Amino acid sequence: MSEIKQTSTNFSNKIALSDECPEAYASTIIGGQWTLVICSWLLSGKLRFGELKKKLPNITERMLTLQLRKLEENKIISRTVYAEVPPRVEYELTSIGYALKPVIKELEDWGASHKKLTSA
Amino acid sequence: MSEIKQTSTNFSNKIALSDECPEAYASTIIGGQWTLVICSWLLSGKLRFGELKKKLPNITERMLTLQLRKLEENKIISRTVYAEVPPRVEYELTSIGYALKPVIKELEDWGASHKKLTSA
DNA sequence: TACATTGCCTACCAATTGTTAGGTACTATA
DNA sequence: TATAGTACCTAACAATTGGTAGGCAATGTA
Repeated sequence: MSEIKQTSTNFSNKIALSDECPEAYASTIIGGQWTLVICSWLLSGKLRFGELKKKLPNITERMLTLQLRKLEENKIISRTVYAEVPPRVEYELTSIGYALKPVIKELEDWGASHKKLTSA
Repeated sequence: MSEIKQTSTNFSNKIALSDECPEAYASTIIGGQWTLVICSWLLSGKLRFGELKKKLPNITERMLTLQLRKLEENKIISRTVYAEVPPRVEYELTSIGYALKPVIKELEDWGASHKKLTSA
């Protein structure tokens, strides 16, 4: 997760795809390794940085920060900083973030049945 | 898309996540750049390699091959080879592949509304 | 004064994903 | 004989994504 080199072929391919296919567009936004898991935790209410960290197995602080930043950029979560010491920061889904709920649900259902199928 | 080094931390993180969260599991399977687009074309019926290629903007043959192989491995599509010259190969969704339909639909809807929101 | 707490940030490196540019096999047609 | 068509494959490389290990600031407590 660094920057995207806006001159690469990779980049223009993604743009072209996203232009034509909303589902490809969506997957560039929520396709990160941790993105959906973070969102699914946030579906049940706002959480602090440290709380999220505890809920996510093995995530490093760097990754969590990066993912949260990306989600914030994409208006999926909002970030509230309380000017206290030690600092407190709360993350919460925006309305378009909450709109992910059916997506996550379908994905969960499908994932579960696929898993059952292939482990049998 | 090469192999996955099964000793990496990346790898074990993905496993751990997939174990607990069906949605993370699902996204490792259908999270490729082209995966969903391919599936959404196949939702309307079987297609040949060359036909798929025409429908996907800018995809290289190598990428298409890799993605199709991955989908086949995951039992999402089936592959039928006709022993003709020149060769003919048809790809078709399996039943778990067709089960992706609602997922794709939700993703499309969400993608479309997110796009509208952010371009406004 | 030393240390803990919280939510980050930085530099660097490892792994994964995607692209470029070439090739193959086999047959049929020009 | 030269060329075209189909569905691939390979080596080498470029870009992106994820991980490791450290650091910082301000304040409260020991």
